[in-house]
Amino acid sequence: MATIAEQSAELRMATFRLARRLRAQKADQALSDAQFAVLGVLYRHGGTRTLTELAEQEQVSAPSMNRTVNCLEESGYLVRTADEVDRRKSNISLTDAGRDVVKATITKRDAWLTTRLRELSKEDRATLARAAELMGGIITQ
Amino acid sequence: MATIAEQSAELRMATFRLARRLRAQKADQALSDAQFAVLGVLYRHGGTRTLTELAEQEQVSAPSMNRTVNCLEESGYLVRTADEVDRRKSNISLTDAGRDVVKATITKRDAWLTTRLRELSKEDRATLARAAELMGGIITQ
DNA sequence: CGTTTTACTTAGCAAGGCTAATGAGGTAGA
DNA sequence: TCTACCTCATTAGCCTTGCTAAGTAAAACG
Repeated sequence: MATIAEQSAELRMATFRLARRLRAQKADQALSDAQFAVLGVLYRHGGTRTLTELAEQEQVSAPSMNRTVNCLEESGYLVRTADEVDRRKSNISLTDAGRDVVKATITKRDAWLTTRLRELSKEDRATLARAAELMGGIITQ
Repeated sequence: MATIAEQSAELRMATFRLARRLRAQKADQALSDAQFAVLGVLYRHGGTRTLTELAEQEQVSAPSMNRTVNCLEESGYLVRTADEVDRRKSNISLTDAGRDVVKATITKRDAWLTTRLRELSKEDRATLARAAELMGGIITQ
């Protein structure tokens, strides 16, 4: 049984290597990482989000998120609608074009990783899914 | 139960986020990701590298790598020495200060992650350890 | 030799991170 | 009520770090 420090080193190296490998798989697409991440949040969790909520979710400053959202709005993938109750807020939601591009991009983008996961046993995939959750928990500490 | 494509997306995002978080734990706040990556290559593989080799290793253009190396040279973490045989090449190698900053950064990164792992249950740590193995397997495909 | 190739460098553009500052809308206390 | 403060979104402007195009120097080749 490895020590916790050894597990740390292993996990760190595996994370860096997989991240690099995934980055290298990045296909040619019009959407940048940051842009796709925003569309992904809106798509998966549905409904609308405010700018501040999106910025917090992606751990990015409000102005940075504003720029990304501007870009996506110009591309017609999302719309801002002023909040009826609190006029300071603008509710951001996907357009049909936004939903379409997310659907189209997900399969293409993760094609490589999906293929790798399909080659694993159901149990191993479950382990990786649980690990992804745990990694998410670690990050928020 | 999530689809394999959804698991893919989750794992990719978790990997990127954890990698980003780990990278944030660096010894010298003045050192950027790209810069530390170069020092890391020189440290792990020892000896010297040419600019082109570093650019290929980091999958970055030669001019980009040139700028990064310029910056590290100014900071005193590496030195260029003209190749005696082929005068076009400049051999890039770590200084003592460069080795020190890499050692300090590695320790700090693992310290942070080790603390996080210690807070988990034994089972969760085992899941992450197994996941690290699986990730290693995926990378070699 | 002269031409081509290779290695590095310089110049300039784009993307996307940040902070500071602004404006407009909401909230609360004297 | 009205003033002071807070919050949300945005604009302006800076920095880093990708990129390509183009330039220089050295090596290799025919």
